[in-house]
Amino acid sequence: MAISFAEENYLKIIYRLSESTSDDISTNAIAELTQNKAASVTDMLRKMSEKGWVNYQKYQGVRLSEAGEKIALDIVRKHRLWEVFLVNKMGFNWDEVHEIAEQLEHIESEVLIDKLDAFLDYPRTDPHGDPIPNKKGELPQLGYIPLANMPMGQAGKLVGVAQDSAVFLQLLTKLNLKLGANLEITEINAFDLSVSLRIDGNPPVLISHEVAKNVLIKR
Amino acid sequence: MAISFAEENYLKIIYRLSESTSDDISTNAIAELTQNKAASVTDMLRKMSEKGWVNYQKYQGVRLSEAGEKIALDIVRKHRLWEVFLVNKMGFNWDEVHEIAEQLEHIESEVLIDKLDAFLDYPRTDPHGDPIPNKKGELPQLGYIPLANMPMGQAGKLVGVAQDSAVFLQLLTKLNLKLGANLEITEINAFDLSVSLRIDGNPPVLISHEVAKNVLIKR
DNA sequence: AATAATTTTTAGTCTAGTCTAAAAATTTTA
DNA sequence: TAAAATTTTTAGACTAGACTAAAAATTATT
Repeated sequence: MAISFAEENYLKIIYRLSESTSDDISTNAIAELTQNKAASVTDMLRKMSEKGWVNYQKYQGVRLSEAGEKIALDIVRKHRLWEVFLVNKMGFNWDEVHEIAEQLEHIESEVLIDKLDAFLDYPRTDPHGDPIPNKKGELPQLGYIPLANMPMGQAGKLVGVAQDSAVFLQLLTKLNLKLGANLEITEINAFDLSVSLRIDGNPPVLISHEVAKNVLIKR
Repeated sequence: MAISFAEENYLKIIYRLSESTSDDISTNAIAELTQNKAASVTDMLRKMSEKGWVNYQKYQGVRLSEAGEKIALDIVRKHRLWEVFLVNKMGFNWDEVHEIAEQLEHIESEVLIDKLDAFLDYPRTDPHGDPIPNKKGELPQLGYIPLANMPMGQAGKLVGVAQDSAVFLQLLTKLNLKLGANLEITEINAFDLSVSLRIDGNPPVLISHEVAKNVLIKR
């Protein structure tokens, strides 16, 4: 069964939303990310449910079926590999590649992606530190994730940093963020993605998304 | 004015057809290449004419406007650059890349194409010997074209080859195809694209498309 | 030049994917 | 727990881009 551009986008977005919650995904959340109206989303969910890609109950939200997750992981794999290509080979900065990768992720050719993977030397993460699924849809066990990718309410230990510029490390020191510190996210602000963080049980402090992306956590 | 995937395809195909004739392009010719019905083509030509991309007169065929040609050349540029990428960097054979390039040519990012051009070291031709337009839409003056790209009925002089394998050059010798020979195409067979060729005024001989692609001609 | 064959266009229909407005269900608040 | 607010769905409409069938124009053939 052929899949359309639009359907691929929906699956990818449901996957992204599922990464940071175990709840069912709401129509409105999908509408916001796809830039469509809720009514359009409802319609699409009904259709995708018939195709067996999602499990959808009216008014109760949606989650990916096994088949849907397989497709979503394939799109995520393509997206992230293309991002590596754009940054490592084409000289883009990591913050310039998202929109282009959004287009490239829909290119259909398994053998191209295999060759690209080899050409890039089988990267395990994209330029933002996100893991790249293998062609079976398995995520590499990195043993850590960027703090910015940790779902709200969860806790973990600081095990590394993704940057070692002096200014960044000085800031960590100032914030009392050191290796081994116990971190718990208490709030994520939708506006700028800044994060309220409880460090070793102390009252929460606010850190920017920029910092959160470069702090690596083991759950 | 945003351009759709479908519109880009029509423009590209009209451009391709225009390369080998100075006549107006017929509805049926376009229908065949786009794999659409003639009625659909008529409809699209009317719309694209309104947008100023083609000059179209009912029943009289169509040709690209200056604006339309600009867009077409940009798509051709992208298509051919991606083909070079696929062959030179990804290790595809030159006969495996067309469908993938058909998809990649619609990726929208001027800066990506500039970077790709540089990454590939500013190639002047694609893996089939076709010239790659520069970003202004100018075609490089190569002084030659592959025999396979020469329109029927036209004549030219053999000025080079695009391959130097021993078996290929031996075949040329056997066919009496030498540098400076005067060549005239008398027939192109739609089935396998093989070419009937008059060499220095002698009775025509048949050569394969494979050979014709590797023989370079100056008109 | 009249007729036949071919090509092209018109007219009307269909689907995917979107929308708005209104109705229904769920969740929050008093 | 009833009313209010919010979320979600339904119903109906729209557009792009395709289609089929029939009509009209052009081209080829006697």
